[in-house]
Amino acid sequence: MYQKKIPELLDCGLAVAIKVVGGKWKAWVIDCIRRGVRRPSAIHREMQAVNPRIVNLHLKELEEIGIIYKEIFAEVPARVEYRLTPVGQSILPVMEAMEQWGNENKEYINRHQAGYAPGNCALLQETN
Amino acid sequence: MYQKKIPELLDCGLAVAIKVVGGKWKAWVIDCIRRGVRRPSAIHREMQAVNPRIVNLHLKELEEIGIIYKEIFAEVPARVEYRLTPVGQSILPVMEAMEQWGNENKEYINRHQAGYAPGNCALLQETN
DNA sequence: CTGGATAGGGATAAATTTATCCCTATCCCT
DNA sequence: AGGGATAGGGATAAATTTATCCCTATCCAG
Repeated sequence: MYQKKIPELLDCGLAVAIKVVGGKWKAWVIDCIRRGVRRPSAIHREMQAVNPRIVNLHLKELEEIGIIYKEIFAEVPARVEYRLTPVGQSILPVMEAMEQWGNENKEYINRHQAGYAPGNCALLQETN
Repeated sequence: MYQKKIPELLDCGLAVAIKVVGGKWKAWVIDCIRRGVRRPSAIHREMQAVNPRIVNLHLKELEEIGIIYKEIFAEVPARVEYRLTPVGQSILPVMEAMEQWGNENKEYINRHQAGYAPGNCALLQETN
């Protein structure tokens, strides 16, 4: 794991929130788990576009900061499930607010910046 | 300016929101302007800890995506002021939600992760 | 025994963001 | 003439995050 050389500033609430949802794919991971896609393999399947190694890193970090927790079932083919902690659940409304604002304004933002490249991101689309 | 090699995915609202407030200091810049600290030199003075070059980059990007706009006064010592666009103002409640969540949970988050280093970040502290 | 699914991580490279250093240019004040 | 404030950016390095590749290990089905 990478050791930071510049200490993080997590005194500011906004910085803390960004640490949780600011990674390139972390919000997607959280959304998977929220919707019940709990097993690593299932998350990997849903997030085809993302390297599983990266997803694992996000899972580990989200677990370390207490957003998700891991249950390891002592079953035959070793089953693992991730779930949201209470704190993890408490950030969902914030994510929805971000998602909603973004959806309302993405055309505007994209219009104003150069280098827009269309892509696919089903993240949080079925939030309801 | 750095040219992206991997195209951005801005189809997802959350990704758009993170583009706006996700940078290391962007939220602080937005908060300065929101509070009336509008001139580049004033922003630099408030954000002592941050290299002015970086602040300028953030200002430029926020302007390019239409969150802030620049007014250049044809005055004697060339005055510049940044202000929030309507869309820029519309993200303030989202930022406040993030800030509030973070403040409520930062001890928890910090407790759960190793490598916590205290720091100072007055960002959005006087939001009211 | 071979193949596929499960969960996970080391080593390394690439991409991106932040940071540092230093330079231009105008104007005002002394 | 020199110093400081204003606004801004080039060149480059450092830090950090993402991406790729490939390996271990267990179990089950055929």
